[in-house]
Amino acid sequence: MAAGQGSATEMTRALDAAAARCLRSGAQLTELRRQVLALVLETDQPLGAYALLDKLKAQRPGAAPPTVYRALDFLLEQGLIHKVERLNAFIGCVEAGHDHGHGHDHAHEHGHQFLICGGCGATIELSDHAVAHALADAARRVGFQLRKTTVEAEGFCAACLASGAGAAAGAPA
Amino acid sequence: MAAGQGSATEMTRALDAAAARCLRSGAQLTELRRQVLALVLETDQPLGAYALLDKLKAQRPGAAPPTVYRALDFLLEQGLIHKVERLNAFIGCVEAGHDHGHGHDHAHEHGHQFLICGGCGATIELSDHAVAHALADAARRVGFQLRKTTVEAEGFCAACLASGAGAAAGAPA
DNA sequence: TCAGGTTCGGTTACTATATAACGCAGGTGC
DNA sequence: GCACCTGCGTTATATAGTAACCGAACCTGA
Ligand SMILES: [Zn+2]
Ligand SMILES: [Zn+2]
Ligand SMILES: [Zn+2]
Ligand SMILES: [Zn+2]
Repeated sequence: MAAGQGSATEMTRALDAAAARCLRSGAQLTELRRQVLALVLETDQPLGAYALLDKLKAQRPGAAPPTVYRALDFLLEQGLIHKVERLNAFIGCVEAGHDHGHGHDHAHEHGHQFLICGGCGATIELSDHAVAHALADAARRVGFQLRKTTVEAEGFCAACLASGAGAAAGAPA
Repeated sequence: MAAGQGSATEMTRALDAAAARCLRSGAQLTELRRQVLALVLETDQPLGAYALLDKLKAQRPGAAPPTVYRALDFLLEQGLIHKVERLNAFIGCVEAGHDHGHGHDHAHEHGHQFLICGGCGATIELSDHAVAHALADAARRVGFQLRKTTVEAEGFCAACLASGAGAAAGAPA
């Protein structure tokens, strides 16, 4: 389970980029929101709201469920994090640290997909156009207008397969 | 919101087919499980476990959360219902009533997708190969071995679009 | 006929996830 | 000052899901 942001420097840079991105959309990455974002970004495993709350309490003893849920709602709106529905957990967007100028984020453009490893818990975010287009086509075929898609898959990551964690569950005989 | 099973006759036939299917896999569709399945099948809207519990109490006053969750777990294992993760709710499998002999069900073959209408709440189940294959390809490309996929989308169904419910939300200006 | 197993479900208590509602502090505009 | 807004602390509650224990019903092999 590799960390989402390796060094403290990288993390600071990612947070600053996120702050800039918020400003451009007329929002404010306050200290609380920044703290929660940092907690989400420092791992590549999705974290539940209450796990985040526990961590947050170290820095902010009075924190309560609404504290963290409000911050999460904000970060979701800004596209800085995503919710993994299968896990009721939250994970940083792969592009959260890339302050790539223009106002559109990949989620609005073509959706995203998550691959959740049952071995190590790591979750990989993809932005696969073929998946997004196939889903859009399937929906159009039945006259359905898409607004938001949730594509999540459970399985085993390459690292776990290589180390045999997946072999036990993946290759029965 | 059209009913999942129109008439009582259809419903009975679907339940009997489900019972036969369970028998073939060495399981038993007991009275409780049959009641819960009937409740899930009689609508095309996903129902939460506690909504089901309320309905179930009419027939089974002593019902408690474990009552319904155990039945739901069984029905999920048998592939007779699905869970919609975005809603924490359950819906009948489109094929629940089709006792089509062989032991494989479509979910095991190529996955399934759900289109959830924000206007009327109806949820459409698709079994689109292109979507499933695109996702499998994307996963393989990063060395990820898929085991179970969750593909859900929110938007507006054809009926709601036609009646204008979607126009308000779908076409801003 | 009785001891052992298994499946099923009733019952109680509990954990986990998420939100509602109230209120205050600080800033901004006038 | 006053009205208004955003952000967040605080309390209480709603919704979703499980653990653990128990007994009834039903086999199955002494
Ligand atoms: Zn993303
Ligand atoms: Zn892994
Ligand atoms: Zn199905
Ligand atoms: Zn609709």
